[in-house]
Order: sequence, then C-alpha cells, then structure tokens
Amino acid sequence: MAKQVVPEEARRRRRPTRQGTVLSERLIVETALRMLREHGSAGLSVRRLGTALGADPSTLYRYFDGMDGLTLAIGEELIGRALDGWTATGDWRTDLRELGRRIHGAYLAHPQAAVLTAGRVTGRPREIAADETVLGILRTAGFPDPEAVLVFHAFIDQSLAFAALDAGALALTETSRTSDERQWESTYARLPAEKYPHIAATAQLLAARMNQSAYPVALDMLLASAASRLQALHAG
Amino acid sequence: MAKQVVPEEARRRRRPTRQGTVLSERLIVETALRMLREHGSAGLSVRRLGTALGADPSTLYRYFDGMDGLTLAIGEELIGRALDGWTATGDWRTDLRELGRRIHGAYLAHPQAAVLTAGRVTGRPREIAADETVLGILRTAGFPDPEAVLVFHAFIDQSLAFAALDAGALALTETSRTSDERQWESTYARLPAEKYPHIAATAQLLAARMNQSAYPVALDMLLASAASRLQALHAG
DNA sequence: GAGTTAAGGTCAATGGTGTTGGCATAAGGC
DNA sequence: GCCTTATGCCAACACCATTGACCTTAACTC
Repeated sequence: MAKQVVPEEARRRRRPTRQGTVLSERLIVETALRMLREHGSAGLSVRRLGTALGADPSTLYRYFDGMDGLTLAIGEELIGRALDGWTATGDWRTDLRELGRRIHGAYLAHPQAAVLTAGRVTGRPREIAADETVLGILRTAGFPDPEAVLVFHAFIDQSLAFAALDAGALALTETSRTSDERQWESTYARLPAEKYPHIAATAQLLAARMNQSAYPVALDMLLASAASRLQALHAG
Repeated sequence: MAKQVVPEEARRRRRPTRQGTVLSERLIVETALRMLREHGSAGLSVRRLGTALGADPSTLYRYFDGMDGLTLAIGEELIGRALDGWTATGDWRTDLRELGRRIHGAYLAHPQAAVLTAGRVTGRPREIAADETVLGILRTAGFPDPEAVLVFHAFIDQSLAFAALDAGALALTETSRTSDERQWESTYARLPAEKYPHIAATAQLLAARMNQSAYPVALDMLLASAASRLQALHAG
C-alpha cells in the first residue's frame, strides 16, 4: 500500500536503500533535475529515477503521490531559482527586461519540467514574491493601477508562454527537434518564388532567425509599447 | 515492415478494415481531434485511436510514421482551420490583429490538441500558407525585410505561445482549473498589505483580470510597437 | 477473365511506462 | 531488548508505442 505519503517534516526513520543511499525529498528532486538536464526529455521516468538513486522505483511513491506530485515539486524548485540573487536597478524598463530574461532562462534550463509547470498558478510564496516585485516596478514607475495590472498580466503571461513554447522545442526528442529545425533550411528555403514570393525573398533571413527564441524581441516590443503608453499618460 | 508510409495522394488501394471502415488521413486526424476533445489529452493513444476507427493499432503506421507524424498532421489541420475564410482588408494592423485572434481561437477550440502541437513546425502546405500570408502583410506594409522577419517571428511565436499557454489552462482537469482560478480571489486577495503592498492595492483589479487571456493585450502592444518602428523608419 | 504484384490490412511479440498490494526488515520509542 | 510500524523491496498489472512477419485482396497487365 503506497497510498499514504508521509510529509517530509514528519519523516523519522531513514532506512538506507539496498545500495546504501539515504533518500529524502530534496535528494530525489535534485536527482530528477540532474537526470532531465543530462539525459534529455525521455530521461526521466520513475524506473530510471529509482535506479539512479539506487532504490526500487516503487520506493518513490513513499515520497510523492505519483509522477504528478514529483513534477510539481520540481516546478516549485524552478520558480525559486528564477529570481535568486536578482537586485533592482531602479530603472523600470531595465529591471523588467532583466526579470523577463531570468524567468525565461530559469525555465529553459529545465525544459521538460517547464513544459509541465509553466501554465500553473501555484500561489506559493516565491511565485507571489515575483508577482509583487513586477507589480511594484510598474506602479513605482508611474503606471496607474488599471494600466499597471494590464501590463503586469501581459508581461507575466508572455514570459511564461514563451518559456513553455521554447522549452517545448527543447524538450522534443532529438530527432523531432532537428527535423523541426531543418524545416527552415530544407522546406521553406526551397519554395517556388512564384507561389510564395515573400518566403522566397526572405528565405535567408528566416533560416537565420527562426530557430532562435523570439522572446527577446517580443519582450522588447512589449516594453517599448508600455513605455509609450506611460509617456502618453504623462503628457495628457 | 511498417517503415514506408505512402503519401496520401499516392494512395490507390483502399481496403476496408475488418470492421468495415475505409481509412484515410483525413478520417484519422478528425477522429483523433474528436478523441482529444472528448477524453482529454491523455485520451489519445495509438491503441485507442485504432479501436475507435475499427482498425488494428498497427495499421495507423501505414498512414503516419509514428505518434509524432500524427501530431504534426493534427497541428497542420488546426492552423489550416485558423485561416479558412479569412480575407485581407489591406490595412496591415487590422489584418494582423484579426489573423492573430483567429490563430489563437482555432487552437483554443481544441485545447488538448493545441498543447501537443502548438510548438511544432510542420512544414506542411497550410502552415506555409499562413506564414506566407503574414510575411506578405508585413512586407507590403513597408517593413524592410530584416524588420519584417523579426516582427513576423515575434508575431507568430507569440500567437502560438499564448495559444499553448491558454489551451493548457483549459486542458487541465476541472478540479485543477478551478483551483488555479480561485487563487486570485483566495490567496492573492488576502495577502497582508504590509508585506505585499502592490498586490494588496490592486487585488480587485487582479481578480477581475487574471483569469482571462492576456493575449489580446499582448497582441495589441506588439502591433503598436511594430507601428512605431515602421513610423520611425519612414521618418528617418 | 487469369495472373501477378504489392498495398494495406492483421497478429503477435518486444521492451518500455506508471502504479499497487503484499511482504519483510530494521529503526526508533519505550 | 521488545514492539510497532515506517519504509524499502518484489512481483505483478495494465497500459503504452513500435515493429516484423504474415496474409488478403485490390488494381494493374496481358
């Protein structure tokens, strides 16, 4: 009966596994993250995680109520890492650009976990702290509350949306990913100019661009638009 | 040997399955979409799809080179539906806004499918047509090629990224979704003003906003930024 | 129409997955 | 040192995608 999961704080007996390792929630989450990073998207499975820890796979169900609980724990760890060590400069545009890139980057560092967690509202302390920070930057910059909330919403969701999208691309199997990436050189670059004049005219530029993330550009455009809204408000 | 997949156009012999259905790529994709809508994202498997079609699961490998190929075909269908019946007005900003909303809407109509496919580059005809259309709008509007490609990339990926994010929220189980949605009224609205002044000050606005999609706002901001770039180019 | 070819269906098997119930053993409280 | 039970292990279950071998029959040729 692996139904009852004992919360980490209440854990008393720590019996080493057959191979000698002593398990803990921390150790499991960290090992899972390492496996994801090292062995790619297909790298994480309960069985593999078990053997990596030197434990029977079913043992993990004493720590998490299933694969879902494990991924949530991983996601929580990711959010925490996103803002570690950030400090404000006082310039709202600089600060938001940096924060956006950090969020995006933290998720991309663990694509498989990002795909699963980027869309969820956890309501946990570190997520709340991030929201408070972004809202504070906007309100301090002079955005009136309704405008601040609009921009905040667009900023946060855009960051998470691109994180999930770009993470999804990284999380594909090796073959799927290179197949997707080659499309811009193979299929698109060879389309007939009569039928697809615009693609044909920009084929070089497309091939050079489309395999990167569009997030930096989209982020700068969002910030530029916000800046001109702010200016309009102050002028009027 | 199920390695060779015959392209749909070259298909000559159509032998009915044991249960009498005559297969085709169209039929398979449509059945897959229906299964995704009805049974959720975990509801689609080769086996289930096979039985739903009255065919042996392995038969599907005569039509697609695996689950991946099927996913791409579904994505192609979705993007195709987005553009069905659209006509240009000639005003680039109006046209792009409408296209963006159509893409976003088409994916949200099939959230589970959108989650699977929004990140993929299919390189199939209808996707190519969509790309050609958007690029054409930008180049015709007067964006020089490098700028047109940048804006195109940001526009397309932003639309797909938000489609995937918003679809992900819709694709959650009922309980997870309402739990996520309630966060803004329960957790966030009750935070102490001393520790979270900005969230507390805007709690009402947040609760009203955060459960909608931020895509329309983000789209308008992107278009506004593009417009001012275009203006700057013509002025300089 | 008869003969030939191979497309496109089926069957059976492989090696993977998450998950669970039962068992045994040792950790920690007494 | 005893007793309880938490916790690790084992075996099994029900799925999954994918593949190779087989066989049926549609469609093409003469």
